[in-house]
Amino acid sequence: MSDAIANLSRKEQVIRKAAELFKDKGYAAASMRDLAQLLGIEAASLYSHIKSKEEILRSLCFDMAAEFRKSLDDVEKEKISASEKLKKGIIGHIQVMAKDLTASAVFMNEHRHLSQPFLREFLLLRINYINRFKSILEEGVRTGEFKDSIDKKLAVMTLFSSLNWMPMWYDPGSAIDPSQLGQQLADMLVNGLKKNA
Amino acid sequence: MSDAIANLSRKEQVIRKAAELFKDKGYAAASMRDLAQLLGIEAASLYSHIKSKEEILRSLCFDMAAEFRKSLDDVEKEKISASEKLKKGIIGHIQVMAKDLTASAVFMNEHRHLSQPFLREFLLLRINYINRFKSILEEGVRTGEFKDSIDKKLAVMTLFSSLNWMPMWYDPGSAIDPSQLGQQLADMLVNGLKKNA
DNA sequence: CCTACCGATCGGTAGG
DNA sequence: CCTACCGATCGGTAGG
Repeated sequence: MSDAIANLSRKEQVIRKAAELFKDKGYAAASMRDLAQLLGIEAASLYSHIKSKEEILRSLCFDMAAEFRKSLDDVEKEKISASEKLKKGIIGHIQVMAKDLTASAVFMNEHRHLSQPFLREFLLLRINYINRFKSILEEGVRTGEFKDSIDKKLAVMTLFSSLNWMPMWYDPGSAIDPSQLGQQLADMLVNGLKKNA
Repeated sequence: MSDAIANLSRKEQVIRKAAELFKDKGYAAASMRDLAQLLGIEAASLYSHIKSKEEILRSLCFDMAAEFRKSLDDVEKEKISASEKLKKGIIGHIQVMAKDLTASAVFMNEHRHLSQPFLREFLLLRINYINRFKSILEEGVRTGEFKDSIDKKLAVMTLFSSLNWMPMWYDPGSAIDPSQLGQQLADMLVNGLKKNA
């Protein structure tokens, strides 16, 4: 069983290195020979740890999806206003991404290279997650917290765009930490840039 | 010279079809044989119109970059407030994208496959463009139009994320036209989602 | 984890 | 715009 544990952790190493490679070069342009070289082994040896290149992509994409889902589950359970839910949802999303910026970037940019039926399943998970945020927005409009003039689809896609690009530019070594980043981003989207009168 | 004109227009056809293909499959996963098939010719025949696969990517990326730049040039010339400049800059950006959503998607997602020195040049153009928006934000903070509590880097990256993801979800056949979309997006970022007291 | 290797596919060229 | 083809590289397997 110590073998099984060692195998698991080696598999983890392979997946993590693959995430970096996929992020940097894109899934299609990243070769298994590139990956093997990063790990200091031969390409053929990779296949004692993983079944295929796509299996790696699948585990990266679906593991992240599960994390996002879990985070939003917790927020929805709380008895708070829609704008508080939205803020906490945003902060939770940012924190999940911050835990693994590399996997987050792969999740966002490379999922389209999943084959069927995995791609379909992934897209269903994503649309479901987006719709849960949309429901929060709609709740906020109903309760009078948010403007009713806003286009809900536009608002939710803008929110998602902002969230999903974060792994592309956020520097984990920077002064602002993920929780502050989430707070500020939520504040910016809810309250806007303009100084209130 | 009618030959030259015919060649130019055929070259345009190749580039436009390539843009669709690069958008759908990603640059690395799109093969010249795929492209040839879409055009109803043999792969080898492509090379009488273009020099290389990357030449297509280069023209797509740099042509879009030039359009964005031009649009912002016009806005900066106007004698208007920072918040008006920001709004017009956003609307202009959206309109440039809307003129060619396919090329916009390639510009945004596939530029990283440019080889050096083109990649470097492209990234310099992009950072320059972003910094021009950042200057508008800073001007707005100076004049008291925008909050000074906002993190400028975060604000400008959020702005860009929102803008750049638009080609991924915007349906040109939808009820909302690009100019309205630009207006609403600008309003949402400047004024926020919250109903003002 | 390695050596040896496979069939498929890649971008691109030669020559017409 | 075509036929014919090139060398390189791809993901992956067999067998140890």
